[in-house]
Parts: sequence; C-alpha cells; structure tokens
Amino acid sequence: MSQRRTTWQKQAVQAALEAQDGFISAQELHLAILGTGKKLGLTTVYRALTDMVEQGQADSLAITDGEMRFRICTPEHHHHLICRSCSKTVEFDLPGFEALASSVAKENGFSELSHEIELFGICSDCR
Amino acid sequence: MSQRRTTWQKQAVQAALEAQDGFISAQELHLAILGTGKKLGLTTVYRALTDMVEQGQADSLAITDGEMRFRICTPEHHHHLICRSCSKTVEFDLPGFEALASSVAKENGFSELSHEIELFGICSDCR
DNA sequence: CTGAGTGCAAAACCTTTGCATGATA
DNA sequence: TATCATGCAAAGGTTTTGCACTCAG
Repeated sequence: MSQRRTTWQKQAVQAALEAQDGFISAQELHLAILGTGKKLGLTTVYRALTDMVEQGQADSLAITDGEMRFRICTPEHHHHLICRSCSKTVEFDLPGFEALASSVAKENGFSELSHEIELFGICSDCR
Repeated sequence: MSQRRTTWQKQAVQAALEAQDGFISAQELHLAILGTGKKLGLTTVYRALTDMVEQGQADSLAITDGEMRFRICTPEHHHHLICRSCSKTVEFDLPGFEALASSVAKENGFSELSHEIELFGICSDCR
C-alpha cells in the first residue's frame, strides 16, 4: 500500500494524539497541531490517522455528532460512559466487565475486541 | 420547542422505523418510504428522526462509515457486537452484563443508560 | 385563520481524491 | 534519483438551513 516513510508530519500527528487522553476529532487534532506552531494540512492529518488505524496504532470511534474521533491505541483498559446529550465522557473501572465482554466476543467468533467499551446514557447535568 | 403536530409524513417515518428490526440510516429509511409509494422529502425524514430522538422514541448510533443510523427505542434489551472492519453486526445475549452496566452507570450519576450496548471487534471473516 | 410542518434548493460540514510539488530513502 | 508523502483545491457524501407554500388545529 505504501512503504510508510517517516515524516515530521506523521510524527506530529502521532505526538498530538498521544498528548490527548481521550478521543479527539481529526479537525480538533489539526487545530491542536497548528496551535503548536507546526503547519500542516488537514489532508495529512486524515491520512496519518487512517494509516495509524490500519496499523492498529489508533482506534476510531464515531459519535452522533458528525465527526469521527480517534484515539491512541494503548494496552490500557479504559471504559467510557458517554452522555448522549452533552457528549461528556467519564472513565470508569469495572472488574469483571472485560472478562464478560471478551468471553461473549469469543463465543461469536470475534477477536481483537476493543479495549474501549462505550456505554451511552444521560449524565446528571443533562437530566 | 414546537407543538408537535401530527402529520402523515411523521407517521410514515415512525412506521417505517418500526418495520425495521435493526439500525437503519436516514437515507435508507427515505428510500424505504418512497418504495411504499409515499412521497416525501429527505429533509422531512431527518427532521422527523431528530424529533423522535429528542423525545426518546428513537435511538441514534454513528458507525464509522459516515452515515448515522437510527432505531426505534424499544424496551427490549439488545446488545451488538460490531465488526470494525466490515461493520457486520451480531446480536448477543449476556446475562449479568446489563446489571453490571447499569450499576456502574448509576455510580457515576448517569441515567437512561442505552439499552444498546455496543462492543467493537474484528469478526472471523475479517480476521 | 395561524403557525408549525413540508419540500425544494442551496449551504454547511466532514472526509476523500486528483495532481503537481516537495521530501525521503 | 525514484518514489512516496504532502498540500492545495475540488469532488463526494451526508446533514442542515432558508424560504415560500401547505396543511393541521
């Protein structure tokens, strides 16, 4: 597909994504990088993110707002509770949850289950 | 926000959505309605769906393909395993999963937890 | 009657693609 | 040098908005 050359643009995208601890959209990431003084095109951000997802270095998630969000793929197990109304995201830890999830995934022939388990609800502020 | 008048167009959208047993995009829903002989604008479908989501009559879900999907909100508890690669969706049942999910949601002040719990992975065909 | 709902077209939006230029190995 | 990557602009797709018209209440 390509030989994956190393460019400062790709490194900038990866660095900017690593600096985030949650999901971020391509547009936001682009602005964040521009904010650091580096100047690169939005197109490049999209292509770098697509590459990273293909190589398993990043996860992508679509929320109900028209933008796609990306996140660095880490071995950490994060679970998110996402507010359907304001998109506020809360991390939580739930022992046993992951085991249940992966067992059901295996039963259905699924592998590489996302470490991101997303639950959607309405948060207390929006209730 | 509005006085929610009853029109045959809204009824058609709701009926078409109820006829589906899974998620369907606004575009597909529009085509489905046109297929029944009824003629209405795509704009109206979007507005009807937005209304239904606001009133809690429908659930919306964004997958990583650029289209938003909608689904009638029923008391049934469905869980989905979604393939990150081909978007194939498998329903599964996992006793105890829901209890865990709702308990963690309550602990974090979240209510109206979605009955749709989505797990993302790679299915056997795409592995 | 009155105003919310509809529908068409145009706008806005995010994302992808084409192609010439610039940079990497 | 030979490719691959970048970046701009344009295209592509979905969703939203403006506005005159229609219809439910």
